[in-house]
Amino acid sequence: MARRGPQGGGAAKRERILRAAIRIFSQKGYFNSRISEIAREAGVADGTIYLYFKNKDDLLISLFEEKMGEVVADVRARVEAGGDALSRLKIFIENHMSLLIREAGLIEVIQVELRQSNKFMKEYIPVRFLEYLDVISGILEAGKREGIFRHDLNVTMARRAIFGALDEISLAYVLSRKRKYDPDAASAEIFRIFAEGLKREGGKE
Amino acid sequence: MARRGPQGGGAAKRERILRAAIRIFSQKGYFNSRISEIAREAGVADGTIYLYFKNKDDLLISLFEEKMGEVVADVRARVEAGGDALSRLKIFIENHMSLLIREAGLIEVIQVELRQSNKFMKEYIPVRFLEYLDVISGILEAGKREGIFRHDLNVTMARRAIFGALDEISLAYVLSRKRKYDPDAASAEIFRIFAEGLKREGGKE
Amino acid sequence: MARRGPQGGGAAKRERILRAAIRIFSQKGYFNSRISEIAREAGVADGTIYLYFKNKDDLLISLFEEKMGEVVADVRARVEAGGDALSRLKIFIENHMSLLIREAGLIEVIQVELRQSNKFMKEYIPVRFLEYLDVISGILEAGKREGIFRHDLNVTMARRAIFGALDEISLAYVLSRKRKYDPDAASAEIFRIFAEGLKREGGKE
Amino acid sequence: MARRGPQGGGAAKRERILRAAIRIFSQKGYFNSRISEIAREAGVADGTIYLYFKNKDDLLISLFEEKMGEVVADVRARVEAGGDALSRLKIFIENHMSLLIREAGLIEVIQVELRQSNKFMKEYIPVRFLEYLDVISGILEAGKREGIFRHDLNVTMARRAIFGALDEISLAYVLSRKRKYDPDAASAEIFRIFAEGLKREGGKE
DNA sequence: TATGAATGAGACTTCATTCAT
DNA sequence: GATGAATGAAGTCTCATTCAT
Repeated sequence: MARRGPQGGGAAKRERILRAAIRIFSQKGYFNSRISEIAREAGVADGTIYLYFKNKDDLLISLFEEKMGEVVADVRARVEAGGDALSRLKIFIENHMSLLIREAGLIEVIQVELRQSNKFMKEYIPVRFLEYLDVISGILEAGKREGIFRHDLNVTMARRAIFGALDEISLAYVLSRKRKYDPDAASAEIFRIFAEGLKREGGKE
Repeated sequence: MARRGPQGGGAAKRERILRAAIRIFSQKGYFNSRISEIAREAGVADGTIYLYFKNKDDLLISLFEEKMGEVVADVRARVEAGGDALSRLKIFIENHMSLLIREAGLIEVIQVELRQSNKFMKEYIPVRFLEYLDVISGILEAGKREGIFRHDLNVTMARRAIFGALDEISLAYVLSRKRKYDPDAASAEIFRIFAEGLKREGGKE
Repeated sequence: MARRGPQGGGAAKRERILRAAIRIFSQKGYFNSRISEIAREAGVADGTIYLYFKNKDDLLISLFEEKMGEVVADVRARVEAGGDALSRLKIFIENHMSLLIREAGLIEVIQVELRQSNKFMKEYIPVRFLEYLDVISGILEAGKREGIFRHDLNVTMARRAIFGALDEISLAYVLSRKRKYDPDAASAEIFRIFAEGLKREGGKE
Repeated sequence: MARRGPQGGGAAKRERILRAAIRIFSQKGYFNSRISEIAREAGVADGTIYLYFKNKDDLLISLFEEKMGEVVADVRARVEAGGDALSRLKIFIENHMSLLIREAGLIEVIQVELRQSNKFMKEYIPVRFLEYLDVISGILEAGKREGIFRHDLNVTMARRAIFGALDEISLAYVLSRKRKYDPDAASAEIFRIFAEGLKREGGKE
């Protein structure tokens, strides 16, 4: 990943800026966030941000790409450690919900801002996000081969449905200031719905 | 619904402005849309918008409330015409996907901007949107009573899952410029997944 | 000349802004002038300038084109009222020097900023300025036809030489805060040099 | 000439910076040139420039003074090698035009930026430039004493006229990207105009 | 001496909103 | 009611200059 800006000690500063951006963007949204706020949060001068990022858009996109890249690498490793497709699906779902706690700010930014970006940054293709969806596809395809999931399952639709369900519940969780939902209960319910919903009638199980 | 602004002939102008706002917001997003563009699109002067709406935020919220109100009233009527919970769920899902064609702009605005608003307009509670979700809850509760859906189904989670799945697929549809997805196929797949996923084991069916 | 911005009463405001820009640019130079200063000088808000001009560059270029256009039209009329080429040359020279008094600010801006623009605003061609030079060419060509000036006179060079001489003396005049040069004496000397320098040996006279 | 900054090995570095500044200033103009560009062009760090020059202004002024000083010394030597005033004038004119080829960048900077500086660097008096003009004055005074030029010639005006003519033609040459003018033809024409224009009627020659 | 990352003041420009007509 | 010219607060970004290394 080509990184702009000063090297060496600068990497830590760049990371501080990204973390600050996540914090501020997640609190106020991209358009309501000020570069000066991010700079203050990161403990640098306004101009310093422009040593590491081309402009405000680039800050958001770098954040997507780099942080989402880490999330994708992480979930891939976890999923691969799983057994059959069902257990992998469980791992994926549980991991997604646990991200809400581990990386709350990042998830909030992605949830809210990625939609904007999808539509309004013409040239931007959210590669990492598509990779995340691909992890679901992989599980579903495997499940079909394993005879666990229906053979006529439309993987494209199903992976969107699964992601959408997770995403919406995450959003509700994030918006409920008091965090009244229990992420574990949510995982369990979602897993159960999709396990049943995708399963081959009278399948192996 | 308390309507600000002039009555009578004004109502048509107000409607023109709302329609223009949907068009512009759906194309460029709320923050990238200019009041002057909406005015031009509506064929009124910039200042005229302020006779009907308090400010730019109010325009967006009015749009949510009023148009979403119509959508909710419409889907309620359709669902009530259905039979058991399963057929009602089918109607709801098909109606949602067909909205993509009937009210593309409105759906795009709601999908993209409602998330922003949820988080960043502190005092705004998206009443109509919650009513829309309640239509799903109603179906699910009825399904439980009818013995079609599991008794231990977590309705709160399930309704979010269903809405999330529909919403994500809608988004993918809307983003794919060529509209390559077939909304009917999407409805069918989503219905099938949830019908199975919610069903009572060895249930009535 | 296509004029941006509000019409009607706006024309006067546009003119006020142009006059203010001449005043400020001539005092401090284009790059050292602030839009806010010009706005204050013109008695308008900063943003108002952008109703009439696309940006700061456009303000400078509009100033060149429109004011220089007036100057060119004026000198053409005066020159045409003259008799033979020599008397026309005299009129041109005297008019140029008298502009220093009538339109001091404008001349200063043109003298100092036109050079910058020539070199650094890639796409800008100073049409009016070239027309001004063409007035000299016209006189020189006529003088050759009339047998007053040498037949082998290089008009392109000569018109540059005449303009350059006038321009340099104008600059010296403008820079000498006390205006110690006498514009009339300057006109006379310049005229004499060029009248002799261009004349046909043993010519009509 | 008091030279700030390190001596010895530093002198070469200082010279590199000045040459780089000429290149960049002549291409983009003073205000559009960045210290960082000059540093890159000179192969030094941004901060290094401040070891040799007080600030950006000082870099421009040093450039004027030092390089123009060399030009003045050079033209003085050449002119002194000439014979009577007319031949000296010819030498001066030819030398000026040939500078366009030998020192293109420097001449461009002086032509474009000196005007700015004249007006906007309050405290700066362009000593070397005045010395350059004095070379012309010297020739003209001598010519008057020698009986070649008119006794009533206004030397102050004439030297400005000569310089202005040369300067304007130089500018046209520099701006015509294709260098379509022939500097030798230009010298010849300018010399002829002024030789005739300054000459004593029925003078010696 | 030399470096170049960091600073932060300040410029241009945008645009929601107002209000005289 | 309707208009749209005018306002001016505020944001992004630039870049000359500094200073710790």
